[in-house]
Amino acid sequence: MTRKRPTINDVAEASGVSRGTVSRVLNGQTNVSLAAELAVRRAVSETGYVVNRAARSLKTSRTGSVVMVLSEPQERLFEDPNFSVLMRAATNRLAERDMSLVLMIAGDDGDRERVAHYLRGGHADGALLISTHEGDPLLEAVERSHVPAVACGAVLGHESVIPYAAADDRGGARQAAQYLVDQGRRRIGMITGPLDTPGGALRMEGFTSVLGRKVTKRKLVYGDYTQAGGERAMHELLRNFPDLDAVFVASDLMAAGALQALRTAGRRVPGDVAVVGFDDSAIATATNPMLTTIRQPLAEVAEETVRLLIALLDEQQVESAVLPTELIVRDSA
Amino acid sequence: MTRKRPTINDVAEASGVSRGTVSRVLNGQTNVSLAAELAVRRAVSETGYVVNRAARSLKTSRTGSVVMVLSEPQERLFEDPNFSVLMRAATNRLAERDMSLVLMIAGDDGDRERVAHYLRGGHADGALLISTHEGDPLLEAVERSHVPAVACGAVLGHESVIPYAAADDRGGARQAAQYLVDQGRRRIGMITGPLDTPGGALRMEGFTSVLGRKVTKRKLVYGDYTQAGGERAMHELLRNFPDLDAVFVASDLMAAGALQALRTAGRRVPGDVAVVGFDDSAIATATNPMLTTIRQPLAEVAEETVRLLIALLDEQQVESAVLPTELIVRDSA
DNA sequence: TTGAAAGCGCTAACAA
DNA sequence: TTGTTAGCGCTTTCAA
Repeated sequence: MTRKRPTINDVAEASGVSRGTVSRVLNGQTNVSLAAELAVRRAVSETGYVVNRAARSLKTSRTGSVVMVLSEPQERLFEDPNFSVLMRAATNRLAERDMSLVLMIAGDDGDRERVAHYLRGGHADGALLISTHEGDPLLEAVERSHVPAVACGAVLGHESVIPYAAADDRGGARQAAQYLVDQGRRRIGMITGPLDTPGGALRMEGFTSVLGRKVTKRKLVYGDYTQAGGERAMHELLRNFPDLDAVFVASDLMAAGALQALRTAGRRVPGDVAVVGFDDSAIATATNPMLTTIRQPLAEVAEETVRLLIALLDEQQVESAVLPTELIVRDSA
Repeated sequence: MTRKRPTINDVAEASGVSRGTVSRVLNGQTNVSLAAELAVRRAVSETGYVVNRAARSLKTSRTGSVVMVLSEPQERLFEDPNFSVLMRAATNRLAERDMSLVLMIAGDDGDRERVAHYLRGGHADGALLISTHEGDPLLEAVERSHVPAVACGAVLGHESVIPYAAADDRGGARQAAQYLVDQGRRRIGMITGPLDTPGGALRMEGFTSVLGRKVTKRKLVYGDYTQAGGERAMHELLRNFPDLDAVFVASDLMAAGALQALRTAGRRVPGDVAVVGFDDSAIATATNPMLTTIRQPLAEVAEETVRLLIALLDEQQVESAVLPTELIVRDSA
């Protein structure tokens, strides 16, 4: 009882015009008489016709899809809800163009080989890179494939070759640092992210640019975007500087760990030590005290990233975009 | 300098056999001489040939892709990291079959129409439904499309028509309730999820099945899987039963809210009130005290879901799977 | 403005 | 075991 799917021929027959004309209507060409257009549209809805993408793709050598490549499973995006915001924005934007989003994970070498193969095979019209690191072998594969690519978040060292949209990591970190200073805090430390990520490098830059020479190296402790890492880093910071009165942590998840370390160490927050996080993720309101943090406009970043990619596909000029962050004051600082 | 992608013809030429033979090798058919196979493989890697999926798809009328449909943005999966676990498992499994995962969101009517259109157009070989609700109009579209579908998490009311893999919500809730009873708690309430979700309905069932008639209706308060909702629900529960000594909350995020309400109300946790959550998400360790909770084997559920779908595509018999949960004891109970 | 027709790259049926 | 060939459904050029 599974009737065959109607093809463009069925529509042509039902509307009394040729396949060519049907195709023109379907693709929004203008050189079609109103009568023909109407007839075709009616036939389309009568027959329930839906274009066969494979056939179209074979002919046009465009696939109508974009691949989203997720690098680095340990990266922050995988640990919090930001990620789904991002995907939602991407699918929405693409859907407007009747394009679809294919998802690939590039966690290990095998994964990356698959992605490279996929791109080389021309299975996608464009690539959306998520949390791709400096030196990631994936980048080479992307470039060799000649598939237009944009990144969500800067790709360190490739900023000029891969357009990107990102939150203003540096500016956000500056906001955080300045806020702590304005609150009268004087002995401020920082728990950074991995320095080969933009969130790691740029947030550290922003922080040090505000505090200047007061930031000794030992006031910067490296975290890995995990909660346990944040906890360890906080303990280290307290060992280095027992009289610390504030800390800026490069992610909310790490900040949750830091909060635990501070509690263990008997410090009150924000009384003894003020804590500012980064992200404004769901975790920020689950901690006690709730985190004062820097909100990234993640949905906007994602939308902008997709906009860039679409512009690139349309062969327009594109320019990377950096979107402003916002200080969200809660209870921890 | 963008040389045209090599086709099967180029490979045939380079290896000195016919297109047909190349195709047979590529598709793993057995009736090919070893010599021919070797020649073809060499030619493939020499030319850098990658199959054109559109052409293959046009011929075979299979697309080599599966669509993952995400319903209900407010659903728990969107609020925590579970979701990425799920996607990772799905892409991995599919990659083994050289299939790809397309993502669609079905949040509003427009979205659903797009999904329906996509399915009707035969753009995917199968569908993976995530957090689809009872009565979701999407279900009808899926059925009408005749595209094989499986669900991650039971689809209430459609359990017999849409195969699924899920965590044992009922059993997990039982574990939680039994644990609280074993700890000597006697006045136990529950904050449920929305009752049209399996996590809402089944966790409530499991809970009440342990506590029996001691559960009056007013000891069950409905939450909406948000933190704010959990907080509100906890306040209500405390109003109804000021001497409550334990609460089971259907998600960690809501439990975080409940913890806040308890703090506001001056109750100590677990001293005055024990709290058990559900999920074992990242939030569970960010709260203070850290949550005792029920862990869902999310990765396994996802893998199993994909396994079901693949079996379905291979026209095998499939049976829904329910995977065991685990009690994770931390500090809140 | 429209129709006719070629051909995108592949698989599979058939013939050898 | 292999080669030949038809044709999947579409877009687009060319001619009318």
